[in-house]
Amino acid sequence: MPKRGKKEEVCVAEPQEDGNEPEVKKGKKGAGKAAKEPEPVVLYEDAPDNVTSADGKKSTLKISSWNVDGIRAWIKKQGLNWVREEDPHIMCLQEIKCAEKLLPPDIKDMPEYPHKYWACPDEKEGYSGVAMLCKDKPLNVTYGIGIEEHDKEGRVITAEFDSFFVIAAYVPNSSRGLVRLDYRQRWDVDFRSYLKGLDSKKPLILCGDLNVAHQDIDLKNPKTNKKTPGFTPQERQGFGELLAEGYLDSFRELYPDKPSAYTFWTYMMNARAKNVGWRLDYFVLSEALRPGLCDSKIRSKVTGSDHCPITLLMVI
Amino acid sequence: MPKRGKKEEVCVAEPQEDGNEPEVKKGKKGAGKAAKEPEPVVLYEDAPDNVTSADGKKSTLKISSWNVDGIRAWIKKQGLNWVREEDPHIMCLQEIKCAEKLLPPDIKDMPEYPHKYWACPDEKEGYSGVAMLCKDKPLNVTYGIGIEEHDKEGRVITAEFDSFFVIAAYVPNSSRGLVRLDYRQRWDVDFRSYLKGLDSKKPLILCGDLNVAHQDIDLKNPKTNKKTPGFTPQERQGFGELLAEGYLDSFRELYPDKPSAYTFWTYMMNARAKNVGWRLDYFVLSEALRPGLCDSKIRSKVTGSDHCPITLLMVI
DNA sequence: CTTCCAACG
DNA sequence: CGTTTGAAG
Repeated sequence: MPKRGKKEEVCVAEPQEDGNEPEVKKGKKGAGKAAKEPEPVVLYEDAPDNVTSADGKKSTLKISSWNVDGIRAWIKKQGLNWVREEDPHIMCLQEIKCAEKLLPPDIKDMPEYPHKYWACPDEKEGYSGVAMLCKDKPLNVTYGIGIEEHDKEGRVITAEFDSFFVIAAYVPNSSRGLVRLDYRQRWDVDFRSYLKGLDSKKPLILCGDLNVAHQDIDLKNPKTNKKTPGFTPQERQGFGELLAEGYLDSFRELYPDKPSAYTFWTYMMNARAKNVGWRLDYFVLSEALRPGLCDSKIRSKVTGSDHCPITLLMVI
Repeated sequence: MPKRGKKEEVCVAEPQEDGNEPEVKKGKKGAGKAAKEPEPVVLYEDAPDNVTSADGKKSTLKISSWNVDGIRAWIKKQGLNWVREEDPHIMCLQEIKCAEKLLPPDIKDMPEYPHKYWACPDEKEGYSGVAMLCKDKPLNVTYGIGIEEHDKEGRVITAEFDSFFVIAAYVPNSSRGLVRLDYRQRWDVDFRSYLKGLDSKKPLILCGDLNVAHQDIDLKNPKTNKKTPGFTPQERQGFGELLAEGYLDSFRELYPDKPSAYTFWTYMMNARAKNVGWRLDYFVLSEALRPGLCDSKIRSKVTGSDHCPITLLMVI
């Protein structure tokens, strides 16, 4: 029996100061909670971008990724200004929550990115959805992973370039009470198999919200979140199995012991101010691309969503 | 056959510049509409309150009524400040759209009105709901009209005082496509019968959003709204039958020919700025109270809702 | 157009 | 907490 709980609700996370989502709204904030507020806040402070690879070549490719949590609200919060400043060659967006026909002209017209691709759910309006903005035209662009069950929720765009693939992905959340963990595990298997197919042709760069914190170091409160969507053993193992097939987590590759490096903070409980966060957004590279890796950055101070953007610098 | 329409949809109003609600959102605003915008805007300009009755007695009772269209949003828009300035003895609120337990403390605590009464729907959260705030304690307060079918939507509060009743009412809207006109007609019959019962004991003051514009003069565009909820022949006749039972429309009693006097303007199409409105809010009095009537005011410049408040001054 | 809801995260 | 619908007005 667990030592902390009295009510034994399997697979439902407790609504504590874990940085996870509570399953129900509580009436009074902070009522009945131990008053141990004044922990020192450790923010992830960022060093300058490294723009050369290990063998001294200058970066030639910049990719950014951001879970925008509603592209229309995000545009109102000046998200596009950040994109223009960051100026990546390829910009991947997740959770746009917007049918293509309802996209604001601000982004439809954006001349800096003449090649734009949108994947939205067939049904559920205002749910999920990913986008890829490219300065250069890909050789080919595909949507989904070729499996009926997974391809109706607007989660994957694959762009093929001369020497590599870029996959923008928004991996399904296991949901409150882990009601969708089962589905998520099917997804993980099928998505790995999809990536293996691509990787057999050319090396790939997978970027996006993979909805998993891999190790204890990848979230603030590993101990209390083992049953929370995004940190279950099943999801963590799924990510481990992906890496084992010949990929690397570019951020952790470069910063193996860096703590407090997160890309997501729940809007609740003032989590971001306290850096009670999770690292859910990744650039995962085929091992063949390791020599070209310059830097993998978390732009943790950039606001506009409950996720922050991340940026990859490569020689390619 | 009608001369204006091509598509013949019975009981669905056209989404024109009528001040009514269109049944669907249009994509482009103003697209495909005749460009005759620059009509002179006639705003209802208000004279000072008359504080004496016809026989020269000074007003002793002030009642206000306001459809607040969501009491929480209305409080944020400083609706309570207006209440404090107007300072009526009795304040009636309609469409509070809030369960009693979710009411902001601002209004729960309000010391100017020690006696507060709330009627909210049994089911549908955030729908309908009325309130009455009183400086003086009523002899008795009841909720609903004693008929099962009507009393689950939080539409009526009746307060009994020494020499009169005050009824705060929010009459059911007939809804888009008039799908609830049938129900509305049952309501009208039952509500009249309820009022007759009260009136047989003491004279009454009925106040609130009665969801009907009685005559052509009571809305900007009578000709195009004959099938719009609030101006159907059925609803107009229902109001006529009420008055015929021995009551008077206090505003029209005092200002029989005053045009452009409205209490509601749809948020759409900039209707309020153009005074494209409807008079839907009333003080209806038992004829016995006619000698005490001092004034019946429309506070048309007061914002905070798509309705404005109205105020009655009486000698009683 | 604006309020409130539920669903989702 | 915050974004999206959808219903309602």
